[in-house]
Amino acid sequence: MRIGEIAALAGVTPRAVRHYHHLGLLPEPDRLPNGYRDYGVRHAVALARIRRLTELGLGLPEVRDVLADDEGRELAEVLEELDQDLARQEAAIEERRARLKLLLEQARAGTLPAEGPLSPGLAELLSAFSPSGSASAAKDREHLTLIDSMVPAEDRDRLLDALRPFAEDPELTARVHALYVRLDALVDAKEDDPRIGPLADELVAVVPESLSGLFAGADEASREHPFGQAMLDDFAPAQAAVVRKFMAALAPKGRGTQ
Amino acid sequence: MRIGEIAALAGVTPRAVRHYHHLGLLPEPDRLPNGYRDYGVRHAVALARIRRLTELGLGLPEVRDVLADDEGRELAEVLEELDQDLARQEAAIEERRARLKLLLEQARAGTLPAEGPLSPGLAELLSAFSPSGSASAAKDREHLTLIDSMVPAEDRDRLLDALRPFAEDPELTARVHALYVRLDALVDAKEDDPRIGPLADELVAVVPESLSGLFAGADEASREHPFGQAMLDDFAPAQAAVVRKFMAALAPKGRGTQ
DNA sequence: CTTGACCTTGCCGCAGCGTCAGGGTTTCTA
DNA sequence: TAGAAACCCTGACGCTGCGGCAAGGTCAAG
Repeated sequence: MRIGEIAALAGVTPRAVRHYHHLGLLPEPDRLPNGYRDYGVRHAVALARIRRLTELGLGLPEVRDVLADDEGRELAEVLEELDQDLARQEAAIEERRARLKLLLEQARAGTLPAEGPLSPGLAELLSAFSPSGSASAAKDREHLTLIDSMVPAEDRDRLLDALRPFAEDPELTARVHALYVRLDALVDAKEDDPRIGPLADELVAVVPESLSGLFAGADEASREHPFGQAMLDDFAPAQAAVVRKFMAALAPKGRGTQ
Repeated sequence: MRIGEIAALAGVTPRAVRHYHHLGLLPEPDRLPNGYRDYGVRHAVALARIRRLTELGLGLPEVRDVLADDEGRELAEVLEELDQDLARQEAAIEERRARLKLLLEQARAGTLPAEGPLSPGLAELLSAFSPSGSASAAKDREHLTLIDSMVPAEDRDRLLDALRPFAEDPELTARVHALYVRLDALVDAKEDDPRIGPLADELVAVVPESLSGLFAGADEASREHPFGQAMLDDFAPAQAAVVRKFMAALAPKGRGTQ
């Protein structure tokens, strides 16, 4: 038989057969006078065996082990291992599909946030909050999406619980919005602008105890953390001053600004 | 932030971040005077978004599409497609695992054939037949394993049904074994050996109608087919002569040997 | 004699980075 | 204050399981 014939017989491509030769999985047959490979039954048997193994999902190196390591024990071992591996993959796919399902529901409901796939809790919260028109509010949205995908799930849930009133209580929402507008106004202000102090105070006042607790824990880490710096750099100087005061007030032992 | 910091923040490696730059998924930030990349919040936001998408299983080119193609519609579309794809993968894994389960049971029962994973039916049949000590019988085993993994499932089942009596009926088994021994004896015989004719006749006699029917269909194809030649080449000349006579007798319109 | 269907070797491409190699910078520690 | 550890930079190869192409040689049929 020539390579195309044996390949068709085994249901693979000639290219695959040559590949198996290259890897040493399948012995090279003798050549015909014209240089063509000339396969016999034993090659067909070997090739069929390789194909059966690869169809199970074994990698070619593992196939080689099974073929080499003289039969019996090794195979069962490899199969067991493979099954574990497939089980893991299946679980991973299941998980992704579960999350996809949620997202597809959001998409059909039209509540899929433009920021991409977020946790369902945050997606809901943001969709309630949404287009406030304030640049500062937009930044906070971004910060929330970051936190959403970065902190461990339980911290995130506590944060979301703490924020929910801001979306559900119209009066509170209005107050926060007004504060955002005042923060926006500081975009071109200097760092000694007299509006900074009062605004920070009012921000602190509007934040509930629960949030204060949350920040307290994360804070000393986050102020040192480079991300804290980057976040401040993201604001105009006067705005950053407000945020610094705000965070300092929420931290339990308010050490200085830097 | 430097690259290691933003990478840790997003839960990826610096290498992955550079890779995203390379692919144009993530804009290159400004550089510090020392040449280090200097990331801000917007990069962190973008990176987190990329990571959320890749975690769902999207490929990087698709991530790029979603990021580029201005939001909303495209994402849902890609997610739908991805879900289909994952469903397919899951089904494939399920199937493999089902087959693995059978094999692992065989392995635990000690009936796992040395030839590797075969169809359960053939595995059972071979385990009943097994070590006959005849070289010709061993070849037939090989041919069976080949057929097992090559023909469509229904043909295979018919063949197995037809062969089952040979394993289950001890008297029949003994007769076949005797014939194999006589075939073995021809290994060094010439092509005009007088034992050839009678042996072929007795082989034909022992084969039940059902098998004859099977061969009839597959035969004219298989004699022309290169595999038929290879199979004959696998036998010694006198043995091949027996097989040729045998097959010719089973074929409906027994056209000559070649 | 040509066409078309085979065969030969050899090398690039794919996804998503990991992992050197071969540098420079910054920072902590002794 | 020096040395080591821990970062950063660019560039290039490696992995899986082949597919696809290049640049030929071979063989049967029209």
